[in-house]
Amino acid sequence: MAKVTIADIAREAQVSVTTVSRFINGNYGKMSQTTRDRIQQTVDRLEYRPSASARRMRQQSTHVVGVIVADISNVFSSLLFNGIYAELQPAGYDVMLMNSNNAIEQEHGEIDRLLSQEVDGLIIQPNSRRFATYEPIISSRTPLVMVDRETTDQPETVSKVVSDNEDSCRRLGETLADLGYENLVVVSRTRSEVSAQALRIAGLRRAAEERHMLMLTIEADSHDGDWLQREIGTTLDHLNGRTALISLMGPLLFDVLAVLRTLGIRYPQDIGLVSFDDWRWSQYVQDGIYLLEQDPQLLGRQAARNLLDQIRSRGDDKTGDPYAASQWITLPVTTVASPSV
Amino acid sequence: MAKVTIADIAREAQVSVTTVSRFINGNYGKMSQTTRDRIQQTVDRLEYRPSASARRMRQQSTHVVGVIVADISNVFSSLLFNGIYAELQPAGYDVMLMNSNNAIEQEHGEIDRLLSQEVDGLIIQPNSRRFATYEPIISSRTPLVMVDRETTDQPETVSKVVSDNEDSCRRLGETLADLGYENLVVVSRTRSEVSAQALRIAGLRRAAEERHMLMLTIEADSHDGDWLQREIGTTLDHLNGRTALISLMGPLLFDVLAVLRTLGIRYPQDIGLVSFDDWRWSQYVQDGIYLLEQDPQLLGRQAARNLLDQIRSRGDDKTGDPYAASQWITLPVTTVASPSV
DNA sequence: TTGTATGCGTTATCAC
DNA sequence: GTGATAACGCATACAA
Repeated sequence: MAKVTIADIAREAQVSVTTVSRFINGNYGKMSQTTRDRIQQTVDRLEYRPSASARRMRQQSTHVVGVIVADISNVFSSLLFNGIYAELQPAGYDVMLMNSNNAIEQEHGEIDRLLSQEVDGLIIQPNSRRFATYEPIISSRTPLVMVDRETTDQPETVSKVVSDNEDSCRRLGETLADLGYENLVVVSRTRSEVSAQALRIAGLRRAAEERHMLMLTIEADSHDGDWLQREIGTTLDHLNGRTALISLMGPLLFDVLAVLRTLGIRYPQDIGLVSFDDWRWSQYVQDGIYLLEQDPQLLGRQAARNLLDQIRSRGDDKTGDPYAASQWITLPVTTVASPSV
Repeated sequence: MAKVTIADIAREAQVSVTTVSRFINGNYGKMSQTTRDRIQQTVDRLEYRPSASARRMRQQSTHVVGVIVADISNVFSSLLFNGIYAELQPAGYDVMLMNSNNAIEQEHGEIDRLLSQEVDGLIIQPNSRRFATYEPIISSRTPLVMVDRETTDQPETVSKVVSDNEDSCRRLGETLADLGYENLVVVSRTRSEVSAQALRIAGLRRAAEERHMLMLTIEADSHDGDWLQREIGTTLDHLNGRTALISLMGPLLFDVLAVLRTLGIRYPQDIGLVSFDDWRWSQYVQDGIYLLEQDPQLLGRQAARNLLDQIRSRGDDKTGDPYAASQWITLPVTTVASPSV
């Protein structure tokens, strides 16, 4: 049994394809109730379903949006997607989700595939530091929102939705100084050449300079737990005065806790402990961990809303400037104070 | 500047569209190196990208797979997707991801949309108890894999990939009996009419009967924390003998821990505590929580592999039986023993 | 209120 | 080796 087409419906319902097409698209304006009912019955009987591919050929819009996240197994990415989906689905857009796995090559291929799909818009958590990497998107005139991470030299005509990484970390540094901390040991893990963590380090560094704290960074990257343990152990051994240990991303906190447990280091007695983004669980670790929390769902929602604005503002004929509605949006980072500092 | 088509390339490169099409599809068999180079240059210069929609019209395959998960903000779903994507992407398939939000109505609409997209296959974490709900998929002859949850009366010709919920819970019950527990208090939370949790309860109930333990269930569903606290408090107050509290899903453990903290109930001193699926974090809660762990990524991988088998086995002409390669697969559940019991 | 005819960008079947 | 042309399923300008 071959695919049921609009022509089959027309024949069975004794009307023209035009009328069926109007019916499918809800243009009941000029259509007798009789015809309408008859078509409805035929559609149900034959289980007709319009071919999305065929409509796309005739229309300028696919009603599909592409999303590329850096690591879908990271809760951050999945909550980000959740927010995006919550906005796009009710608006009638389907989503193709891709996982760049923090790899710039992979991301490049995925952008290509999504552009080939002629998506109506693109939301990307980028892996490349240089905006030039994303130029093909611009020259295809596809609406675009960059989310979570910041590329250098991104034109103002391209949207960006990020957390207030630098400033929140500067304030964190000041708070720690106020509490009497003299050293900051910052643990980061980036698998991509661009990351929000760089801005967090910058913010902390500013605070450290202003308040005369010593600041050291440990880049865990792809090193294993033993490496991290040696690194943290040695660092703490050589520091005088009160030290705060800061984990710059959620999943890294797992590893840091493992190290502290093995080394028998207590918090807040021996050191102060701070982390980014724990996704709710760390409150049950001892008396809770001092946190800086982003709102990934809100990031996603804002990104999606802006994308929809772009898609709509260019007009149905697609002649308008696709980037007219672009915006740069910065969302706050929330502090959850706990006795771990 | 309008969209660049195959015709533009043909004109600029002084060849026919046929030749360009051959080039695009890598049929260099009969093509002079000169032509090949010239086309390549033109493609690069005009930034030509083939239209996926147009190809689909001519081919029987879209190379797009649809995935519907129950709740993408739950780590289970995102790891499931991760596994699925890890198999499909290298195989050249794009993925449309939808979130049914545990709502059967929503799911129904999403299936419809995906079938309209003429996806090559569908992976669903189902919300409906009755398989009949998914009949439209079968009559459209779309390859299908049901994952994580089991519907009643699902025909053997339709694939299913699930965890060994019932048996792992029976064994858990026996272990608890061996350890001297006399009562089981089981806390569940289902937002959908079908859930893996029902099978877990069944497994525990069998063990309770065999080993003469008392078993009570608390269905938290959409109740709030206060309700749960009253319910757990009252239940524990009325029980004599050693009691094990079992949380049947990962996120629920958050709420259970909150209750125990408020009520000042200690584990394993006052009660034994067991949970499903914590996603690594609960080891840092006191000395760790006794766990039953699924492997959502593996579930996803297996589901995707089977889907690919189905897609491939039906042959390119799509005349074969789409469900010839269907399978029922059950994956083991791992026990992580910790001193919380 | 309904119908006819054309084209969207691509691939496949022929021909040359 | 290469090219002309007919589909694929749908939406719409134009007719009636």
